Amino acid sequence: MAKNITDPRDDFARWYQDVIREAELADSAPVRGCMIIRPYGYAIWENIQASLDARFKETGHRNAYFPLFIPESFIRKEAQHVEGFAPELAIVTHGGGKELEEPLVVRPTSETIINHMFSRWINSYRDLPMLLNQWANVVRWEMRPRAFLRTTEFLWQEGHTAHATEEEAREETLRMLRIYADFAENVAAIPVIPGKKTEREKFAGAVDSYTIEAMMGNGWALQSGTSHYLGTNFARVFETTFLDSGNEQQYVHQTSWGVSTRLVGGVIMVHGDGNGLRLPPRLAPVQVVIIPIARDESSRARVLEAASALRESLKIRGVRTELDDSEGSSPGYKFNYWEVRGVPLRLEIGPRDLEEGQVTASPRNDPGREGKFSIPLASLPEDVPGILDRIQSEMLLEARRHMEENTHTVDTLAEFSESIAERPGFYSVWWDGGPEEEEELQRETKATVRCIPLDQPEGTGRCIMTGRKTGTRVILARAY
RNA sequence: CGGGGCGUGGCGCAGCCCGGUAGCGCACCUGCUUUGGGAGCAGGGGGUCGCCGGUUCAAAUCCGGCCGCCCCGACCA
Repeated sequence: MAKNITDPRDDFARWYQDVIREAELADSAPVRGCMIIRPYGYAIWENIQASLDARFKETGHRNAYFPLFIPESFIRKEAQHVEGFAPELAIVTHGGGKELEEPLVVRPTSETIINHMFSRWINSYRDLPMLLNQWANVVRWEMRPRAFLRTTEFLWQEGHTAHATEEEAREETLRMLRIYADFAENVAAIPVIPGKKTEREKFAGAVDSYTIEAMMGNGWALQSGTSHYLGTNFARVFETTFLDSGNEQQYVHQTSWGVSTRLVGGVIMVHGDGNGLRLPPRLAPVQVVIIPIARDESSRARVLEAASALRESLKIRGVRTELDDSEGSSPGYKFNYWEVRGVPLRLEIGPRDLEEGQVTASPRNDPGREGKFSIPLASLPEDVPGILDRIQSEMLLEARRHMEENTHTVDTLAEFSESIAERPGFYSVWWDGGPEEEEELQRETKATVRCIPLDQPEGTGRCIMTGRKTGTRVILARAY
């Protein structure tokens, strides 16, 4: 076990904080609930952004930016929306040394102000669909913050679209959910369960909310992305209408969807181990680190020369490579330093390797001496991308195995209650309950309905709460 | 907001019970020797002990109040 990092099996929450500190991902801020994202942590977020942004653009969305401040009256317009967000709003009452005539809400999300603008921009069916996204910060006052997972201010992207028909908007909602799922699995190497939220768990103001739920290392669930079909709820209160081809005024059908810096927390908790962070190559700010090892001055020069030549040949191939030629710390120290930071592949190059015409490779997902192997210098630049791909898919497989091994099927509340206490994980159960049953379930077991998976099995059974016959299965779990 | 814990160099802690003017490990700086899994030795810098008040010749230590942070619960991406 690495120095300064708690064994995750002993205390997962403490381990999580240790990793964030030791890998220099974030630091606490002077204001409670806020956090400083440090350069290394921010670089991970930038890779998430780049990858998602490309997917948004490919599907026809454009980026825009809407203001941080929203007139308080906007938030009040949609009844469910106010009710959902009222307790967590930050409100500005003074500006320029004077009390404001109307208080300004620091955006918790932007549906209202975006609808305000949509109603001006959308006139005809020819203006639709309107497909926008913004990368922004939002504020939701938090009772109990956790780094990355739940902070008062956080960074996210929020997509907002308007469509002529319900069918089109519903397609968009699911299209974006699939994009999130694809990103989670293929870039972040996090397997997810896409599904629909229950009435109790859905976004305030939405008709239907969808989610991708991921399982963390301790068996808890993390809502890792959401996509909402908003119907005409906001269009009605903001008069977002268009003239259809039959010259009739219609309300637009809308969607909104988002992922946040919470994903960084998910990456930590899905992949991290007792030695610190582990990053999937496609998200890693540094994919390969080269550690030169020199015994004396003469070998030092040769080793450094070979190491920097290696770095250049990898960089040319688009591999994000760092050469740690800092002096004053031993190779062993550097091994650990970069391991804690989760760099997927380390290449060690020393006099012995040079004589053999090779380097020693150590993949982060198979740490220690046992996982090391040699790569001939001659073929190394061509080999590395393949090795990174292999690490990427191994990490996804490992995470998927963890999720599957900790997903259980139970048929009764008693069985569930007993089982989740001992083995936290996902539990698939028959369900026909409403909000009251969900509350009761949470009171008794601390678990919540994470989602109604899109992928439903055949057959029917009896709801674990009501005993009624149903064809619907849901996933229950403890959640962050 | 309820329950529990903690505030002492940058980080982690000891000292507090039994008052006497602050110490350890890591990190940091300098020099030499080192370098294949967190190097060694020598020297060095850095803290008005969370804040305010009280008791006392004397407070990190005792007393009162306040503030903050962390963990566990209710709200949430």
